[in-house]
Amino acid sequence: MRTRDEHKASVIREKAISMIVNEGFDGMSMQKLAKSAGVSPATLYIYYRNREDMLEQLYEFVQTAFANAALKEFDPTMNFEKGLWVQWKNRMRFIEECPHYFRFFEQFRNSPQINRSSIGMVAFKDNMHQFVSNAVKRGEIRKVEPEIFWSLAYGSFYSLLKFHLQQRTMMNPDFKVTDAKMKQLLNMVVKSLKP
Amino acid sequence: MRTRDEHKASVIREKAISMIVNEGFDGMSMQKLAKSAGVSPATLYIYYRNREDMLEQLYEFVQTAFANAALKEFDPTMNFEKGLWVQWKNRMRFIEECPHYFRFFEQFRNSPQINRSSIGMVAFKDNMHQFVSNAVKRGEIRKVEPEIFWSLAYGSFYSLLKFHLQQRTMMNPDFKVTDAKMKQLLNMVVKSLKP
DNA sequence: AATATAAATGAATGTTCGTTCACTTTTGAG
DNA sequence: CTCAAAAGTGAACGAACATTCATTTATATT
Repeated sequence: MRTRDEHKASVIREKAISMIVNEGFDGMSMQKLAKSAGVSPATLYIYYRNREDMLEQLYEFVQTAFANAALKEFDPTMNFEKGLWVQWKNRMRFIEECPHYFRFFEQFRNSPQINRSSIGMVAFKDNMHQFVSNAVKRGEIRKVEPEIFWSLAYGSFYSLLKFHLQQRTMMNPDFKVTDAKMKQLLNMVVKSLKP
Repeated sequence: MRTRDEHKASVIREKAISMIVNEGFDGMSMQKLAKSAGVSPATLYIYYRNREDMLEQLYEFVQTAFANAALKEFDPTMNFEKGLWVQWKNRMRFIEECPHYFRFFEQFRNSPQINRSSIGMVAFKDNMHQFVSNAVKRGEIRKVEPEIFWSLAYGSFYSLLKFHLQQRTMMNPDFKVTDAKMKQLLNMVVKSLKP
């Protein structure tokens, strides 16, 4: 029997993501996608059950890629400041390298599409839970409710990420959030979480 | 001559927003909208030049409503902690009362549609600039770059807002972010900004 | 009451949508 | 080399799409 062309699969995936990032969910149609990927519309239905299944799989793919990137060289036993820095750096590098993935991710997360998709991330959340409770035990940060912690440690950082991306696409293509600026924010976040 | 039915106009607006919030941009079609608002498709083109113009006007409407709500009883000469609290409280109340507006706002902001729309908010930004520089002058907070300030003072709060909304729609319809929780976050943000 | 004018309409336009199907091509396993 | 089976196709389906237009309806002004 014939084997699936993995190169073709990734071309379809990338074209779909670009199309959604540039034209929105309503701008990505199966026929346009087929044309832009250089395949027959019917071929798309070999890779995906239907349009909705395709969107779900794309999200799952990007989410996994992002989570894996974020946890590179991360270890939940690291001290708090170091561990958060590693993750932030990883995330920033990821959107530096794949801005369209990040935009797709954000677009999807804020759309009703997200309600029709299952959300994984279990392993990731386990990892983070350990990381935080270790830091609390060691007295590096004080114990706060999860939503407060996430808002400070990730909400503020994501805000900086988005500012980064917006600057880069809207006005200043060379714009870059420097390590110094990230460190400054990190210090302030750590200060706010001090026991 | 005949006068425009303002009630009809608002029905159309609300139905359009609900439809987008529940089914996404690709789920809102002019014909479905007309049917759900109880008007002819052609009527929509009296109120809006075309679909894109409609989306832009909806966004402008919601953005203005949100900004006005946020600034109620706010004054840029307030001390920092008080001023930030007033705004946060206002914003939280707004999404309590109009969660669909907030969801529409977020969905729009994260979509490519935003690039085709003009972004106003000039008066608002002026107001905020004064507020922050007053607080710095008075020594209530230290001077930091704008993106750092926004990330901390708004990024973290928005994160809490979104958590709020997500909880409420996904699992626990009675979920409410209490004043105590907001105050806790506020204190931590203020602490991080202390000179 | 008459009239001018904008609001409002329903049916129709041509286009594009997601998806299917009968068919051809390719290729790994025997 | 053979051939079963999956990959891949192009044309076609009805449905839904955004938008238009010739009319009808309502009303503020006179």
